[in-house]
Amino acid sequence: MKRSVTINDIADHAGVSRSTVSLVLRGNPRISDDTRERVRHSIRELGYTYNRNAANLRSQTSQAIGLIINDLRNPFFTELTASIEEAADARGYFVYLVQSRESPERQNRLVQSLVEHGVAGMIICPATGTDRDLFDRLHLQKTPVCIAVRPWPDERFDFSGPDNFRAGQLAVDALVAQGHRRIAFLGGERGNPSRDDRLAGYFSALQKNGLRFDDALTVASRPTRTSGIDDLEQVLALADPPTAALCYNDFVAISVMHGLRRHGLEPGRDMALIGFDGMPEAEMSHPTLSTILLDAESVGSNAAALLMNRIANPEAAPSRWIETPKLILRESIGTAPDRGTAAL
Amino acid sequence: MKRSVTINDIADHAGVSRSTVSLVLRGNPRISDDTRERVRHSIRELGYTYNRNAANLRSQTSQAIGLIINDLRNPFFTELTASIEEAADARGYFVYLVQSRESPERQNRLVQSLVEHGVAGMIICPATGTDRDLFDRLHLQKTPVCIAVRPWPDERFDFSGPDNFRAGQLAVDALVAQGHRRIAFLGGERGNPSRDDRLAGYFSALQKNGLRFDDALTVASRPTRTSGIDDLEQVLALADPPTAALCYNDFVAISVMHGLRRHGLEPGRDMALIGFDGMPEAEMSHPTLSTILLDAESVGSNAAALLMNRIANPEAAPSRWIETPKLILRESIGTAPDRGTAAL
DNA sequence: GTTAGTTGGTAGAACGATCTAACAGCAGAA
DNA sequence: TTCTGCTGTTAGATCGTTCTACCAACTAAC
Repeated sequence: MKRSVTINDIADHAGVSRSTVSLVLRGNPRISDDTRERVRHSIRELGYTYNRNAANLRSQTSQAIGLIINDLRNPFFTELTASIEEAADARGYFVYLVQSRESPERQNRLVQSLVEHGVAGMIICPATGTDRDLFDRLHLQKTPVCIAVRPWPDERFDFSGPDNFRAGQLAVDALVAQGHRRIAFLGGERGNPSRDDRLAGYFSALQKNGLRFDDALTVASRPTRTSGIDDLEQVLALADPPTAALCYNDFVAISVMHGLRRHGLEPGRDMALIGFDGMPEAEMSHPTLSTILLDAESVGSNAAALLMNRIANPEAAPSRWIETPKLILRESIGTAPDRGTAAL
Repeated sequence: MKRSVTINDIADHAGVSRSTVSLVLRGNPRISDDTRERVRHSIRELGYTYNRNAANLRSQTSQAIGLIINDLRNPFFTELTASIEEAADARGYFVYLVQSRESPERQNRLVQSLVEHGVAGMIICPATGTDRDLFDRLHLQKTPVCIAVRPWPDERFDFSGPDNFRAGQLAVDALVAQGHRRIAFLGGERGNPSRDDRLAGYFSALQKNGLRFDDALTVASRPTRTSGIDDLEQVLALADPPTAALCYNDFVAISVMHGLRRHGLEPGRDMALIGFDGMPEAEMSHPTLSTILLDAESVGSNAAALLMNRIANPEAAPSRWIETPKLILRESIGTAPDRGTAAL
């Protein structure tokens, strides 16, 4: 931070006014080639570095946006973050990356701090349990905000996220098409709106296919790298265990695969599995994992685009980008289950 | 950015001077409880938000650090970034996250821009092909810098990273202990200093174990999610293919597993595999992947700690944190190869 | 009754840029 | 000759804070 040479020093050295130097720095065409060169020369001579914060203070602008995610280690958020960084960079913005770690209190603190730092806007993936007040405040102070990934019932903001309801339906339909009739939904944290929507899609598709909903077949848990194993135990212990499962995300699914092997069961053959997210590792598992692709890259770049529009045009009506999920069939979908076939 | 109510408005409203408000905001004890309360009340009343940039301009401070990595999608960098964010947050700092995408030119631009934004310091994972000039400039302008992950021959800066040489040795020793005598080194980009060090460790351990080095057994390639397959093809085509392989990282290793299956070979049984990084997915692959754990979390938190020390104490002698790699044996290490056993 | 020290607060410059309004100097038109 | 308009440049205020130096009022000591 030791800053010594300023625009004033350049002005003195080049024998022009402070204003002129400023105009040169910003490439204003009104400055003659002659002066421009003299100023440029002084800049190199003195080793000047531009102080963007001072400029931003005066001009009330900012090249920074905030990104609040829950957990960078979740590959969906990794992909999201990477694509937002790329989109922001392409438009000359920097990204402040912060993790709320599913704590609404931390999230409040972070949002406040980002506002104090004068970000041009922010992209927020609301933590489970976020209070509405936060968004009331943001709306009040007219901070440009794009809500991402997690559906949030607030029509005042832009939104970019996957269609989780449709995703849930797609997954069930795929398993029903394989002849499955007892289908579990494993993993995900209760109260997580993404899970709720996938679950709602699951219910809806069960109904549409004339299947009975069995409460014992949906198991929730805190998402960790191994939680799927515990979730699986619960449904395997049932008198009439499921022949297939939707897993809250690909992590859970891969963890469930390991759980199955512990019981001497082969994923895909003894239980059909399908995950959500479409993370790259799904293609590398054994058996390869069927999944519902929720294109994080597209969600991210669209969130960035929405935010940029909002910054440029604060009064425009809020808009929504809903990413259509895509079914990716791989080995874990298996073939028709024995019982399923017998029952037909 | 629409900022209206400032410290002046608070001062007027509370009937005190601007200076007093500033002192209250910073919790200075010289202000009487009475005035403090009056000021606090006005702050709430008017809905004031602190402008940290203005404060930073005056006080020549900053709560932001820059983090330059190559590619966030690489799980090692994901983990590194997450842990740096956490360490920075714990100390009241924000992180500007940027990706150089292995382009030295982009990296130069980004560093320059971060300096202009007045970051307190930065953590840099040098892109392959970085020019020394960049660091000369940084050193000249006394920007606090910690180099991370990629070894970089510059004693003027702090460094935090794994011991890649030792890691290479460890991997070879583990395979030799299983009786392997033809060991390949697959993947990684030529010119990447991390790879070079692992390779040097590989050479050194081969020699130590009395094994002949065969140039045909080291294959380099641009790291993608599937490059391991191509690398594998090259060594399988040899008259005398290897019975085991070090893979540049866990990605490459998992990709090699898939390549083996395409040839009807079983990873672990027909070819022993060991990766580098210790990414969580390694535990979830089938067979589970042996790997050399290079603790990204530790590398990250130590990089953050070194940078913070540097910021607090710019004149201290540079220091280095070298993370000791750890061998993690899993199924992919297999058992002694047939030929290996026969040869004994 | 002067002096010295403490307590609580303030005025005005400063940080390093941009913005507004104006100003020479000159060309061309009336 | 005077006026108008353009070109290139500038002085001074300003953005929202902090910093330095100083001050008034009061207490305690000599």
